[in-house]
Amino acid sequence: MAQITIKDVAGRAGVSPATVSRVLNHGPTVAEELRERVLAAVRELGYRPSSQARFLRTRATTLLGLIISDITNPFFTSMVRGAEDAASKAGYSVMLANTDEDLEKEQRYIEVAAAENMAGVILSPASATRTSISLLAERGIPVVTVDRRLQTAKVDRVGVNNVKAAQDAVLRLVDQGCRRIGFIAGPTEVTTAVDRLAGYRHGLRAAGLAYRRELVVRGDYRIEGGRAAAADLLRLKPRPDALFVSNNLMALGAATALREYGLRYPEDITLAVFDDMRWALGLSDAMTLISQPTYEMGRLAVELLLRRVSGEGFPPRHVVLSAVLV
Amino acid sequence: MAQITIKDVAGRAGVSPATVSRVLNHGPTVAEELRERVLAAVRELGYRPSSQARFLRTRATTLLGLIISDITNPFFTSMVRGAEDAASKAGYSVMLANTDEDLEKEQRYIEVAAAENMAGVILSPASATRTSISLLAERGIPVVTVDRRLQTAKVDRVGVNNVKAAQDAVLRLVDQGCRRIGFIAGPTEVTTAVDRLAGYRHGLRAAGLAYRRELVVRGDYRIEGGRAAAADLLRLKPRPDALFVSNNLMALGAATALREYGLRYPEDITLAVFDDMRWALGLSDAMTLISQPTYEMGRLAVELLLRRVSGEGFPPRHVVLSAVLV
DNA sequence: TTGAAAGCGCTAACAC
DNA sequence: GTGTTAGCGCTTTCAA
Repeated sequence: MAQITIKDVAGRAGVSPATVSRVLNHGPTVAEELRERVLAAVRELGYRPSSQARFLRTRATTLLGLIISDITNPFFTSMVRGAEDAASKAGYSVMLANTDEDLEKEQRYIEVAAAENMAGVILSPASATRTSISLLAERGIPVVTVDRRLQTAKVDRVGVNNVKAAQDAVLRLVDQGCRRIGFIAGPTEVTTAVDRLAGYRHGLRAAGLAYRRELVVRGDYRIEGGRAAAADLLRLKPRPDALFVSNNLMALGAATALREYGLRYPEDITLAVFDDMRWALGLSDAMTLISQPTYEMGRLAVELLLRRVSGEGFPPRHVVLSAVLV
Repeated sequence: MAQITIKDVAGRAGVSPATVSRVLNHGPTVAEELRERVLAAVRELGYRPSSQARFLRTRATTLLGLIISDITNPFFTSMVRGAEDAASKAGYSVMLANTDEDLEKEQRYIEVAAAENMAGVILSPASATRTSISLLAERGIPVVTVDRRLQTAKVDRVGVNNVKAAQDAVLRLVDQGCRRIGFIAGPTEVTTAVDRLAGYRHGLRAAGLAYRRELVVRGDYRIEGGRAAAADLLRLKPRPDALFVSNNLMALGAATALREYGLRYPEDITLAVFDDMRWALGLSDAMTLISQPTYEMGRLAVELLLRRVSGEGFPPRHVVLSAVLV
């Protein structure tokens, strides 16, 4: 119950606290015999160093913060795995926080990361412009954004080329004969949403199709929003012959809306969707999926972050992976 | 970049560090004028107390650990929200960790929680018998398990009555005319899986039906496992007339298997499923859903935990909520 | 190679 | 009401 300290271990092993510390941290400048006595004492007492006390001296933690906007989203889940694997390989642990796309929550967790002096933070920002990462910068805590960009701060970022991926998907739909392609967009605050909409427009232009305002409805990257947006599109007088949904959760909602309107895909309408959600949407080779390398993104974000953590200085780097059409 | 300390603030405000501390912590024994000078200095310098240094003195953190087995699972997501809301109301923050049903990861995160001296931990254990929570107990860090029980340790728990819920679902299926009810069970290590299987058997007995070994297939609470298990059941000579899937992710897999076998529900086969996954499975009033009060569970788990954190002593408590059939 | 001692940033006792 | 001081557990000079 009472904290077992390095002193207790030292006492038991008959050495000084300094020697215990040496055994536990940097290697072999301790006589083999003492070394073993110390390790035995550690084991017997069940001693675990206090990371707080250690931090106070060394200013080093082995905790990374991963602050993401929606842990429900399988997209992020897979990213978390990539991040965890890379982190634990390097001796770091990852603490997750869920902001629910809520700026206030995001700030709260950034404050926690700052107060805990985390070694670094990976952030998928809820807004491209309003952000609290200066709290981290002040403390010299490096930040890497993942998936989304930040417009107001120069930080490293790992993501995919959303414009190109969206454009390619549109062209594929056009190839399949679609001419009225409805687009379910995401929140204006989020860079991926902006980029994907831009890609949609580029795709139309490249295919010689006109951009029609009424074919674009804005959702919120959540299930319910996708359902509402899809319903809006399906009510249009000449119904769209394709639906391009710009994120996976909204696609689930859109699928529900389709069922409600008695429409099947791909028979009645063609679908294109960001992220690979085959398991939930029910396969269909006839569906265009934009698959993002989520695990890779998590892994690379941690690797980049750890280079900053170890003090490397280089200009803000943008790692852009490519999403592939499936 | 360099850490701003309480000394800097004190210097700027022309007071002692102790006074700064008093202003920032317990109330009003500081003259109004000094108080304002201090707060101004804090603002101007952007001072944030180091939680490590503070802990070293007070032995108190405001961080709760929430170690769950699969953040993919919407079941846990909603629980997380309940936990976060309750925690932040009490001035605590929640750090999430994802174990992927992996005991080694679970232990690693328990070690992190111990090293960070978290105020308390909520755990959804990957195994009922093999657990590392003694690491927390040694440090006096209270633990509440959620959803699942721990067999080897006496700790508080918040969950639902899985036996009863499963039994009720079986009876409902029988009411609907089903006689050959296939059951997709969960991992033997997890108490909810054991309980739900027991409920299935009780239900059969209560309905006067025989328990048939071949109608029970074990899955792993993951999507792929559910798909494989469902496929096994659907291959049986007289096909089951109902499928009872004991968790939500396996239900997604089972739905895929049904599609692969060209079966529709509820026309061709009746479904009963733990957890409310309407959004993914496509509604159907004809489907029996066992809805668990997940948000409540998270909330209550935190409230129970915080009572322990504040030192209350009472015998291990089991809060059992009821799951309802939808 | 090992130990003694100082000090990281903070708060709580104790003086004043 | 405010300042001085000691010390939380640890690592890291500095001496021996």
